[in-house]
Amino acid sequence: MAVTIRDVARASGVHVSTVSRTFSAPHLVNAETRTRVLAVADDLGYRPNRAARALTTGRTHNLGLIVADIANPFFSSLIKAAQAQARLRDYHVFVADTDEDPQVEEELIQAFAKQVDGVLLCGPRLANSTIERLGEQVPLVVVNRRVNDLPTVLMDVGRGARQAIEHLVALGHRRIALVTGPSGSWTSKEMQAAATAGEADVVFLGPNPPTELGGRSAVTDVIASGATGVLAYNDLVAIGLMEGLAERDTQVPRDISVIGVDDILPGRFGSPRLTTIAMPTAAAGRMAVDMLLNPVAPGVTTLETSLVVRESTAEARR
Amino acid sequence: MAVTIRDVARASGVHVSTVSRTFSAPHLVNAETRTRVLAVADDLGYRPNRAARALTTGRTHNLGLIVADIANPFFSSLIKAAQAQARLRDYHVFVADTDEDPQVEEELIQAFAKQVDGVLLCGPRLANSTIERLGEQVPLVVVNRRVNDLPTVLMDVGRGARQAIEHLVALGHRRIALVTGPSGSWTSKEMQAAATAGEADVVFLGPNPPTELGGRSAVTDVIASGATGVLAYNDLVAIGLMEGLAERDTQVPRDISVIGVDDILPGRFGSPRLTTIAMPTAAAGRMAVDMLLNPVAPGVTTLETSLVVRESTAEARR
DNA sequence: GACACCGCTACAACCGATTGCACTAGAGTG
DNA sequence: CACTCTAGTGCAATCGGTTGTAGCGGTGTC
Repeated sequence: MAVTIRDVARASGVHVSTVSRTFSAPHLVNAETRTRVLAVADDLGYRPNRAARALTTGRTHNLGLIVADIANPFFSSLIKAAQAQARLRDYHVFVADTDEDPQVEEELIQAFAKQVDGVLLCGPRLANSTIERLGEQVPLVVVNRRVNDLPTVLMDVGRGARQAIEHLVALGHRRIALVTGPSGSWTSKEMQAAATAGEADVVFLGPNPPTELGGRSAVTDVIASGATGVLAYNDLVAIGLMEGLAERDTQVPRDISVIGVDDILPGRFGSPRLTTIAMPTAAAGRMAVDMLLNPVAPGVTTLETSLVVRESTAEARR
Repeated sequence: MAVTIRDVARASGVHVSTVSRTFSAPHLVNAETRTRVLAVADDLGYRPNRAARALTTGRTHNLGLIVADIANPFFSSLIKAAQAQARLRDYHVFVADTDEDPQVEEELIQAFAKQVDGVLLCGPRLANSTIERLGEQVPLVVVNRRVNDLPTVLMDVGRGARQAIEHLVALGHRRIALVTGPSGSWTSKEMQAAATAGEADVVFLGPNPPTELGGRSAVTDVIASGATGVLAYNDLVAIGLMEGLAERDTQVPRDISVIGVDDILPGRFGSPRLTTIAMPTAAAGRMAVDMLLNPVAPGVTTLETSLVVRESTAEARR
């Protein structure tokens, strides 16, 4: 039914190998023959079967990208940048969503393995050892996670967290709560490490799902903790937290200051506008694609984050 | 480097066809042989190459899903539902983002064509004729667009728009603005048709990009139009609009009532909470996958929408 | 005892492409 | 004129699987 290379060969009176070369190595075929073959191919509506090509060449010209939650704007920004970058190199990106389930994550990597030339793992929830094992089946680049012997792109959230806490301390907050993320998250661990390293009195509340619901469910603990400043795992959690606080008649930033991570709603309304740690997601997406396509020695690239002060933080009340 | 079916055959002392059947038709091979082969396969870490398998069977067990903007929560909800449904049927979904570019959209369908068993087109921006042509290369299911001879899932946004306008009229609004979407959008046309059909005095403002920025840029026209009630192409546009209005000291809903479409921020904060037309995105995603996997006669399935009244609409001031 | 039948396995062709190699004819060289 | 060279093309093996068919030994039937 579909038109194959043989149909084109027959219709243009040449051997299949000549047709093949017309597409993959044009300089090897006579100009006249080439134009004829191209005309026939166009006429028949022929398109090389990429899967079949991949079988012999070993290259699919596809990339896989796996994220925990496609609905999180943090990821969608990264995805868009990665797709754009891949397009420049004539690659296509297939995205898949694990729904925060490590089991699904592993399955997806396996499924991708032979159909793509490499996989971008964004904030994977799998154990390091599992990731390393999978790395032998398909080239992997990891974003926001430290995995031995794999090329890695990190966003320096530790530095951001330090800045955020210093910002709170400078505003006079004496007791600070860190609303942590999922237990498998490198970002969350990094934030905790940064918080521990500082001088401030920081209490950890978690783990929590990295969603608005996660934020809402942490409200009681936050209030009970007596903290006047809160650093949330990400903006979604921060938003859920603020909603929950509002329902308890606790005003932000008057009663409690809140800081998020990711900067997913830069221009967005909502009051108060959220103070947050901006993550270089687009740069990370581009960088990760580049590392996948120009294989380099496994190494770590760290991108800077920055604290964006808006309206959800204010001086502590005495 | 990778372990193939031949390695397994050699190591377990049987022919490759037996190994093949062990995986694809287990009942045809002796129980004893089967367990031995499986043991060896497991030992060697063998996984069938899905691309190679697809070459003979013609089935890849993959689905493609193409959206205009992966960052739009409207789509991400649909994507998640589709992925979940596909997983139940042992299928994987590859997602791609066209960035609202019809050219890219066509390219992606071509790229998917031989690597998936079918493609879900969500709110495509391509011309109908182009879509029909592509439909001959790969099974297609279209969401939120009428295309001849293709299975289709529609969300009845026309009915929703009528309800929205009736709601505004009932609140005493005499002049209503419809902030339209991209010119290629079926949804936008449907809304315009619904608005025209009613009795109300509706002015069309557009086309606009289906984003917050699109909403912001429509603010001047909305104010100039003298409308006191606005129906926006989607929630993002509505949000942009409300931000822009706030900056012009126009209060919602006191001065102007605003209604969005999609219900992308059901639990979200932001004041006032947005009145909107809820779209059954998850149901649409599941339905579309089912139609792709159990090929049916091309037909149209229409899902109901519903108006969710919140705080962004109020009685018109006299 | 010839035959059909059974469960199981091996053989080989095939899916749609790529690619190293051999071959051809014509041009260039001495 | 015999030679090497080269550009262009065909041949056939190959990638990693699937699948129709044939062959195997053994049992049951008439």
